[in-house]
Amino acid sequence: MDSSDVEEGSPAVVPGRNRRRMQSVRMVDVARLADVSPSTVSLYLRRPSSVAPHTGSTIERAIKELGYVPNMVAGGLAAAGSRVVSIIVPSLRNAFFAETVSAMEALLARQGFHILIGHTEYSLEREEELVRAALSWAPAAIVLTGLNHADTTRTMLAANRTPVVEMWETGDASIDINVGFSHAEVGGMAARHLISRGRTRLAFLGARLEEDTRAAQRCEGFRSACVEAGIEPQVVRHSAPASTEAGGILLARALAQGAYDGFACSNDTVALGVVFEAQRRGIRIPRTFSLIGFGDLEFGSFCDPSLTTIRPSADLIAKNVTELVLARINGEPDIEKGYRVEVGASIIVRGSS
Amino acid sequence: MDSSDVEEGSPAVVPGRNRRRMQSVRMVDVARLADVSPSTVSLYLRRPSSVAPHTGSTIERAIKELGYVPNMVAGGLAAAGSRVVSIIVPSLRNAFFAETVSAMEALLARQGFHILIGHTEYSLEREEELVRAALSWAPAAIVLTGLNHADTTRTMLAANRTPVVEMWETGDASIDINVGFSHAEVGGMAARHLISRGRTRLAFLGARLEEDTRAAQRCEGFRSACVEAGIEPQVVRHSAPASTEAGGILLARALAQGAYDGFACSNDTVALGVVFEAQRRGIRIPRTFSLIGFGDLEFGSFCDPSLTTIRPSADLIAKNVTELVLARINGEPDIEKGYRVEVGASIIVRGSS
DNA sequence: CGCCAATTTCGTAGCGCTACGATTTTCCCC
DNA sequence: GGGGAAAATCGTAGCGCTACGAAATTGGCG
Repeated sequence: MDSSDVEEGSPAVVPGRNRRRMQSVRMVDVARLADVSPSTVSLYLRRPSSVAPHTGSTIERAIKELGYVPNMVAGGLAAAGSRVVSIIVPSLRNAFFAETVSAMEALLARQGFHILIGHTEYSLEREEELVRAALSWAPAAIVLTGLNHADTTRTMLAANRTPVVEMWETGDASIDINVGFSHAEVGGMAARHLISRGRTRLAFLGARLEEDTRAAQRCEGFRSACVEAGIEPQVVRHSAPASTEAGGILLARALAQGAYDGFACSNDTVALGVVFEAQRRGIRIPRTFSLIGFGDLEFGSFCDPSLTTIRPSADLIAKNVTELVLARINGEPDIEKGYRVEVGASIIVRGSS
Repeated sequence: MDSSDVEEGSPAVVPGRNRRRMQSVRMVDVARLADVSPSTVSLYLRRPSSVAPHTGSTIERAIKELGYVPNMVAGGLAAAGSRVVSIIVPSLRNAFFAETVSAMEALLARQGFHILIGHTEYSLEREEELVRAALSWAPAAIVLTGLNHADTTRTMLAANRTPVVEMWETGDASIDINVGFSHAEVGGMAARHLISRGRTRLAFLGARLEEDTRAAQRCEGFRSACVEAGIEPQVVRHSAPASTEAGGILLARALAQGAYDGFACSNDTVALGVVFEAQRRGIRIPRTFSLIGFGDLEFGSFCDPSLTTIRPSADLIAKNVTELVLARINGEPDIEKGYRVEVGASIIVRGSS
């Protein structure tokens, strides 16, 4: 009954005969043309210095002639790891993150890495999905924003030896590598600055504080620094994302509540909205109140009044994250789990305070 | 759960072979636990409806229990095509493109696609590299910005059957699919609007026109519409990227050149810079001059005066690009090479004119 | 000119998954 | 309950490349 005695002379029709090819020109074609083995071509592509110069140039010529483009998918599979870095941010519409991603893309592209991107819209569930998706590409590293993640996300990442960098926020509960600064400290700086200007009736104008946990931390830092100075600040909230519109709404709401003489904002975009609304109402800044933003966005130097703000060195974050990712990938030994870089933040005093 | 090194009993006693595993849990493990063949697991993952409900739920349970994450790299290789869409934009710092990428990412993620991103900084050589890199991932589609590409880029893409969408600009020389609008027409609209306001001494304030070919087209459209109306406009240039700072510089430069009464700007950010500079100089807008921007960025409604602008329906671009990409991937027959969607642009008249 | 080490090149066996066709099971109706 | 169609499941052969170890070649020097 077994099929063990198949004695038919004709070779059984083999299944899976005509599969679709992904590429027309493969490494083997280059090898053939350059009259070397595929191994040598592969080696040349990965470590040109290990191939004799003459052989190298022959291969180079063959690649050009055939227009060969290496297949990263196959390469990634064979090498058990792809040259992809997955970056997950809350939102690209937010200038900070757009900037960071942009800077990292430029730096990593130079090292032959590609960027897979995802945005969470501040949802931990969405982040979890994105991390799962990212992992399925066997990335060289995963870069997350902030330290606040779903438990499942942490578990998934822990079960994996992919380097993980959490950026834009520092703290103790980091998964692996951590680059950023303390948002509570930034909030504190804002409060102390306003107080140093003699302001005492203070409020924090916050957009989307429930979701944007980093803004919430700045708010909390602001609060405690005020309390420390014997001042009880107000927090005015708006549930929409930070925008100039939100800034206008928040100022209106604050003015309806009381006579404040100092405002710290979620970020510079909100602060700009405050400036606009004040202009419309004929309120003079900083005569009537002092205003401080966060982020040092470009327009802050040029609006009228120019914005006092706190600059979070986004470029330093991008630079450090990139360097650490590369160091980790190259197996540098001193970049251990728990490695942390504080990039700090500096206050930039301008016209609005 | 998973130990870091894999030494599951495998009969690999063959001449010292030990490669590194990419994953600890593979599809075969899920199959084993669910007591089905790997094929069935694969089928379930790709077309759940083709698997008996009971089998499906058994597999589902096994996946959960093992924490299995499919390997897209292996899947992509086997299926001759990955679920990646590569998007190449000039810059993520530019709000338009950040917005578009963001919208597309959200829409495509819903369909199980991932976004590989690159930015060219307006360099055609860089774009070429990025396209080459993109192709090496065998993406489901490639999305480019604009119609202006290096010859080699065109050749590479032509040698490939990957769907290509060029967005944000329409014209005749498109590679494959084209979604956008005519920038010359936008420039014309701006000119005609200023003229309709009785303005006759007109100038275009342009940032980075040498590189940003779309801004250059708006400028050219502006010019010809002016000429058509018997007006000879001036073009004031600044070689730095569009920013509020550039707006200030351009206004200063224009005022030093002559007495203009109408300005069209590269985009809203530049226009905002003009507003700021005018404020500092005590110039009243629109009493002294009318101002029109481009892009309908968020702050435009809220600054003082609010900005008259031209809105390019970025969301429509993102929506159309995404839909066309999906249609093409699903082999819809009527989306042929040369398919074009004009999303148009509409003028939004506000306080600055 | 022979010997050994260093340099360069090569052959082979997968990486984990999916397409394809074949095989088995289920279902329906006479 | 038997026959045939439909549904469900399976077995196999790669997809294109790289890691690995081994083989071939070169070079230096006694």
